[in-house]
Amino acid sequence: MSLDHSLNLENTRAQMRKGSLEYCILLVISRKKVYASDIISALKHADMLVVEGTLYPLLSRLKNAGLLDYHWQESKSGPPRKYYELTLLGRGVLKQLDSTWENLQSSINALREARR
Amino acid sequence: MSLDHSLNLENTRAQMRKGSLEYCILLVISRKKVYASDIISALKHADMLVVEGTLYPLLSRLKNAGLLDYHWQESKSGPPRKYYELTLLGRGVLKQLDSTWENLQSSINALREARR
DNA sequence: CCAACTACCTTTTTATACAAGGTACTGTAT
DNA sequence: ATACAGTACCTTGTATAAAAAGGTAGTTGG
Repeated sequence: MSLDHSLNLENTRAQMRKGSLEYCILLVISRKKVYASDIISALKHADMLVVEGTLYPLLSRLKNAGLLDYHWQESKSGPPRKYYELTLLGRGVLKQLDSTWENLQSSINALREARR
Repeated sequence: MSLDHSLNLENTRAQMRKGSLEYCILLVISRKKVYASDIISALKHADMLVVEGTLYPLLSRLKNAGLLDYHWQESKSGPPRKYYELTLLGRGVLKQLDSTWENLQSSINALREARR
């Protein structure tokens, strides 16, 4: 209501987080076998909100790309869960994303320091 | 053609860069008055590719949001250029994006370190 | 005066995050 | 046994935004 501007700060912040979402998800899965809710909790804890409607299609894409694998596992309370883990390919890709992230950090921090 | 996978590494890397694009553009403009080609060069130099079709609409959005202002300036060789600079509001937003970036770095680096 | 260059901008396509809605299995209380 | 509450999975529709491609116009040099 107050803004007819087509851009707002919260949106820009969200964009920054979204960019690294895939990387973060791979990071979470690399730590241990997890199912969807685990991932959502872990990312919420790291201030990287994700919702189901975002996560499920993304997990499917990563699975189809061969970065992830899953197996069903019974739960003590509720329906069975899909536990995901990284494939060998997934670990390789993650390693490459690590350096992408490091490069991005360097680039941006260089731009930041170039200010008076 | 060669990939039936709906995901590829270069795409993911591009996504990571895209997320912070707006921030980087504001950083570049904060250093000194620049026109579109200056921004493209600066970002290319920092490994953050942008093309015209991305940049012009983004500059318009930032202008409409009141973060930027511009003035026309003659060129020695070619048509006149639009030189952009940050408004007071723009500087304020940039300051907030600085802390967004710092938080993002912390969050992701925490996830990274939590690996064995 | 015409071609090459530079600069600005728009239109179309494609990708993707999110909201919302839907299915199904489990355990608990009536 | 039946119904409902809770959890988990997934899909569909919408909006945003980057990128590709195409378009307009001013300037310089031949």
